[in-house]
Amino acid sequence: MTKLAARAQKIADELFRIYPQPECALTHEDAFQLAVATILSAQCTDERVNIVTPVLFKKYPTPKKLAAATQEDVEEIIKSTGFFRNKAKNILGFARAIVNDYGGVVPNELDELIKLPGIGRKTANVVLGTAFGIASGVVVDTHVTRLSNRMGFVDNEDAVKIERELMLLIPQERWINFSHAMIWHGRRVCNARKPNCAECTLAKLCPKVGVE
DNA sequence: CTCCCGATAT
DNA sequence: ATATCAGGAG
Repeated sequence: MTKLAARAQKIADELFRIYPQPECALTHEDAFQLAVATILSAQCTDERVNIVTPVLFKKYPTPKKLAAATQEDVEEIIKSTGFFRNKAKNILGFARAIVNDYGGVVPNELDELIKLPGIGRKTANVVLGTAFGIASGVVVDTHVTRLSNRMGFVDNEDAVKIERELMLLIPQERWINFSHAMIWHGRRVCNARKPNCAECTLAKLCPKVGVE
């Protein structure tokens, strides 16, 4: 095992000690709702998403009903999450594709998910990991990107490269929980503006303690 | 690569 | 005022 892999394992161990059951912060009842919530989460706090989705799913409880909604109405409901025109278009495109091409059921394969409107690799990995328990890859979002660079796992900002390197560094059985734990830590401690290194139990394993 | 975009913390 | 927030499409 390389020195980096050994340190990564220690960091993962500590992450799992701090976050024993790292769960998805986006409230949802099924794979469809999780996919929609994750589309909404782009450049937006999950807190904000969790305010909007209950309203959206109360009015449109099923993929079929959401597929029949108007662009304007969806825009109005989700407006506060930002990028609301693109997100409304993607959500409607996603809902309609699920109804028309997949019999109303969200597929559980990466290749199929990525074809769907608004679903990229990050969202697909979230849905597969959280809704289906399938470790198709490592979720690389803004938090995982930032923490992976700070912790010295990688030295670049490319999500695809980062995912590939993390998949080699972390055992597959830990991929799903590792992603969630990194995201929780990124939200609560190692945030972008003012990382709280003083209260971070990973500090002794982190090469960037106290650096900006 | 650029564009999409409102809410919030600093 | 500005950076940042569970990204994806063109």
